[in-house]
Amino acid sequence: MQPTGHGHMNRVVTLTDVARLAGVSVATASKALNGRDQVKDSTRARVQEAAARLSFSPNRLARGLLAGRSGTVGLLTSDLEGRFVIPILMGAEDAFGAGQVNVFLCDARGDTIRERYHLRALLGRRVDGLLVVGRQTDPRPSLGRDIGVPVVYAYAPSDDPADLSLVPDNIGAGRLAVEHLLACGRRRIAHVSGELVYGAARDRAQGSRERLAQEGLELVGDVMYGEWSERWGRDATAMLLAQHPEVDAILCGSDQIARGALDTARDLHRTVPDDIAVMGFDNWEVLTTNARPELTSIDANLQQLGRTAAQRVFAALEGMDIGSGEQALPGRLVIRGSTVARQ
Amino acid sequence: MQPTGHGHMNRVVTLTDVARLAGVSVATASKALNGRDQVKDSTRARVQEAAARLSFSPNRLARGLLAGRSGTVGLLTSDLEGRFVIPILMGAEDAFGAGQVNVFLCDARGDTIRERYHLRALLGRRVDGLLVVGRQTDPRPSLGRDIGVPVVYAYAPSDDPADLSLVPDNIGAGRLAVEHLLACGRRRIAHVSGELVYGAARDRAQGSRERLAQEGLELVGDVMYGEWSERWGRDATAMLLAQHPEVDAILCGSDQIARGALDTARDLHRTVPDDIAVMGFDNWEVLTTNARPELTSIDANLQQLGRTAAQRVFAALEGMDIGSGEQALPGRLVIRGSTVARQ
DNA sequence: AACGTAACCGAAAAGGTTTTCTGAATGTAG
DNA sequence: CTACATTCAGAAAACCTTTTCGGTTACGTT
Repeated sequence: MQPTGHGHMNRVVTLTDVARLAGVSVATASKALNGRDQVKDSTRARVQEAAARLSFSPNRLARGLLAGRSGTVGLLTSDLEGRFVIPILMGAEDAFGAGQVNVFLCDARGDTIRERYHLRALLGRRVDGLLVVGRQTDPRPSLGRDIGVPVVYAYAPSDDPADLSLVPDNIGAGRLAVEHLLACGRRRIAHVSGELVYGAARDRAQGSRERLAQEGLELVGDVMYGEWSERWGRDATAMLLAQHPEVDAILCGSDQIARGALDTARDLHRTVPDDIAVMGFDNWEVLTTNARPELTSIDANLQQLGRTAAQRVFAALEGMDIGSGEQALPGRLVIRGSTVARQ
Repeated sequence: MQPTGHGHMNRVVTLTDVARLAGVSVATASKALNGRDQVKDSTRARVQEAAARLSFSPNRLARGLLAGRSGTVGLLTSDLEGRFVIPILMGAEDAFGAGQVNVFLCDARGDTIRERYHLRALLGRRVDGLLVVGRQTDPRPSLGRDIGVPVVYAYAPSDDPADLSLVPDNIGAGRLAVEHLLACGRRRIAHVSGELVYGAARDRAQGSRERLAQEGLELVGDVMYGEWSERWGRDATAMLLAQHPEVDAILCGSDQIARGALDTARDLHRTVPDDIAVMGFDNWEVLTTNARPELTSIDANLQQLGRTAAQRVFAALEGMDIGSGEQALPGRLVIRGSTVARQ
């Protein structure tokens, strides 16, 4: 036989080919391969061998057409660049892939027009469900109620309470962070955060204040809202320490801000964690594990969130009622050297 | 009409419905919607209106079954976590989405078994092409020659020269980096890089040496191979400056290493860039733009690489010959304050 | 020998769309 | 008024698989 190069051209093998080789009808071949009974064992073996020899793999388009479900889901994201979308996507792909479901990836890049375009395309492909992943925890417009397939929103909740949205529990994360700082014996805690327009920033601040209030405490100074950047972390910390030199812990709205805080603390010869404890949110490994000292942070469990969202889509496919509204998933404290001295 | 809740149940509208509403046959309806002639203008208008009213969207499974091509491609990645895969994926999704092609995303998570499993699934879905994105620039095992659809490898090349692989030009990147440092008047350049087992590390070192040799120069000391981490950047730089205090530039194998180098330089009161220039590779914005000073780096143009890879798959679909072997795509110098003093 | 029953296989329909081919109707020219 | 060309619509086949249902065979029972 001639080598066919990359051989894109050789017709793909179909069930008819297998049946012919095995000397049975397509119906029997189908039943044999799909484990139906009504097939003699010897016949089944012959068909299976034929299928293996031709390396037959059934055409899922035809199967989907017949079954009325394609075995695919659409993953509609507003921003692949976003640092938070990727772990969610990983979790979702993982959960779906474990079944027989494959994932269509669509990136709308924050553009509503493109989002609608992709939505049409996905529905044309007869996806069985949709997972919509946003880049902020602030609500986003619903895709609508008459999509025809179950939709689950992750990270960015839908603004329609009839939709199901899975979001990280930022209020709980704020509480968790303060809980830890309190456990470390800190009482004079300041909070440097990111942009005020982000719900994540406001929620984390709220959670922090709530937990402090439980102890009859308050934050030192106002929450300092700024940017989600190291630069802001450095500048804000410098201002903070000038104005309130007595603070013994800086809770930062993100790991980036915390990195900046660590840098300024070092510049001002304030030792971490003995003198001041510093912690962040997001547990972005590349930032936390390379900081000096390594950075304590709250992990939002985004991969788990993606997995859960996928499972909800699954459940809806099975006809179960998956509920609606916003469901907040808890974060997880990751303790490192910036709050607790190395043993 | 009753509100149907999320209404997953209402049967999707088919061409038959449109045809019935327009009072024509499905054949005519199809021709009308697809811009075929042999349809009177008035009839076409009637069909189009009917389709719009029912918000009909043609079943791409049926279409694909008939056409023998599904209008989908598989994107098989070995590692979604990887920092390099995401931009490539974005570029590819962008290029494909611009056409009528949708992308199946599969993450093998570095597992060969899982990769084969996903490959089977994708072929069962009758993808028209495959894009394989690896996490290192080192060669990986080919999927084989008899896949039946065109395959393009991105970032991690296939070990079979008959396959087409698109990789970043790391040797060229090394040259480019040294070129820039030379242009800044530096002559005593040291190179701190990542793990020796990475081809990327070796290639960048090779390119650097080649460009230096062109000027009759050599690197100061041996290339220091270690980890791809800030920590290693700090430690290596400390060693380097102790042993070779005369160096006037440190070329770092990654932005992370460069960040570490900057930290150590600051600790030792060596000013950047006046005293020592520092630069990295990868142009990871979160690291480069928040460094003190901001970090000069070589951007590998990964998004462009993804787009190009997608276009190659497209071209192969059109029947064009896309060639084979490794094709290296050039990087791009991004100058910031760590090599050139602010004006 | 006649019948019933179980085991097994295959024909056919279904799913939704596109394309080809045939047929009908209209218009035009002789 | 007939012959012919042209325009448009529809019937049917095709794509590939699964499932239903009817049919055949073999076997055991009376």
